[in-house]
Amino acid sequence: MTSTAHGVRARARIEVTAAIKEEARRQLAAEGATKLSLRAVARELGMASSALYRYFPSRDDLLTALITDAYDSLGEAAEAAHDAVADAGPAERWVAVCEAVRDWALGHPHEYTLIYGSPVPGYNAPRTTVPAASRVGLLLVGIVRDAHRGLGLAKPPLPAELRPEAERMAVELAPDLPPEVVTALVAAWAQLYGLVGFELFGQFNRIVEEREAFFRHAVAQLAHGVGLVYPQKGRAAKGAAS
Amino acid sequence: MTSTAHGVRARARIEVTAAIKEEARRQLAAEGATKLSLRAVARELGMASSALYRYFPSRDDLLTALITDAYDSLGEAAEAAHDAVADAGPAERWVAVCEAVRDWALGHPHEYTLIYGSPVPGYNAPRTTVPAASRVGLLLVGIVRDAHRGLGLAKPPLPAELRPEAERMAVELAPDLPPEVVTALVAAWAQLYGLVGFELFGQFNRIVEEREAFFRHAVAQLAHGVGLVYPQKGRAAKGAAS
DNA sequence: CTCGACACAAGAGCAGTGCTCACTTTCGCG
DNA sequence: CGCGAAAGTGAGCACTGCTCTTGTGTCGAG
Repeated sequence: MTSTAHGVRARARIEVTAAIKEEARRQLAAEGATKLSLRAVARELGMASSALYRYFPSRDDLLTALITDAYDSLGEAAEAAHDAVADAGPAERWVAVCEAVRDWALGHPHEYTLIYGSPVPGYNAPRTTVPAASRVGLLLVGIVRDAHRGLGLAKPPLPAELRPEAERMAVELAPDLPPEVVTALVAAWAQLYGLVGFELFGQFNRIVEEREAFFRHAVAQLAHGVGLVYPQKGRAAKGAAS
Repeated sequence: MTSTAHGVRARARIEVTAAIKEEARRQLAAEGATKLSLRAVARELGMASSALYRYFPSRDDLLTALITDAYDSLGEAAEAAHDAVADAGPAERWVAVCEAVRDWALGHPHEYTLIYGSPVPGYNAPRTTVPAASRVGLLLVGIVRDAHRGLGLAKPPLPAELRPEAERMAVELAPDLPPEVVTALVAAWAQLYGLVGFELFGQFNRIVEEREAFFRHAVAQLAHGVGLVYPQKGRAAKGAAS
């Protein structure tokens, strides 16, 4: 269909599309999602605003593209951080991934806001974004799985009323892990983004000062809650990421 | 100065101000913050859009007023839920407050988004909102304090590197509580909003089905992490708050 | 090599926004 | 009772997303 076989026309198209996304990302990073203006992008690119609609049917479609890219960028950063400590213990890897998420969020506040802040009202993320969005989650599941196969996991408590749901989630997310662990993992996943969001959105402002150390401790506790046993050696001080 | 003593003029002013906020809140609830339009509010109130600026110098100021109100509404809901179980154990009260936060968020999604979602970009919440914003936090601190004075608390772990910061936070937030507990409390506070936000913003969509039970369990674990010992009786099923 | 088709681009225009400003009306208070 | 300030008005500016009509540049088949 519109493969490279069609030649020059198609090449130009994907190049312009990329240029639009690039400029849009620039504006997003500079001013935030609400200030992102098609007309401004077109202006900066030296083209008529109407021409932009040949590439993105609407502003929301452009935003969707940026969202997918942001998820991928975050996922990549997390995976890179994980690979850098791939042979460390599960708890270390867990903390490394969490810190990567935090670092990425602090480095790309508006992109983070776009994907984990309030969804732009009146806008519903299409299913397209799901795979890109799952990368960090999969990473965490992988770490826990390794621990499960290796040193083993502590089983978090699970009330009886929640067991059916826990088993359902386990089947869907990680059939090889105990339902208790999967449940705790999902909760920890959400809680991680609570920690990051509160710091990013200023809720910690006159409250938490030593942000990095606080975060590191909190996510270590999260790991503990999932069943990963956190080694109590005083290792946290050295080798800061960022 | 502009007290009620000044009579009719001032009375009319606060009435119109209230009407504007009311209509604005209506639009906020219906369409979200970005769709809230001064002109639409004025239109609905049958006045010229420019007249609105006699009451709110800018759109942001109107939003700020709504934000403060939202914080107060949330705080009130949480306090009411707490008072309803005031003589229960600390863990029950903790869970009740958390559920109240969740219920309020699900019932007022756009208002919740306004205060705990991404702050409207380019907009910085003025210090005015701080007291209203603290109400839920104070409630949680109070519960933990009661437990501390009563049955006692388990001391959460605290790495040595974080102790100075923990002591600083304790001095500022709750000097009568152990620093370990205060630290865990701040983390739990952020994590609570991670749980609520993920559910509200659809991140749990094809993942968690039994939202209420899952949430209840998660926040109970949070309480545990703070040092509140969660009674293992099977009490969770009956007497739902909502 | 020519010519038609079609992707691409441009510009005007519509309806909407926040906000300002000069102006008129109204009404409470000295 | 009359003055002055507060309240309200409407036009207007610069901006937005988006549509529609009107060109153009270019590719590929005849």
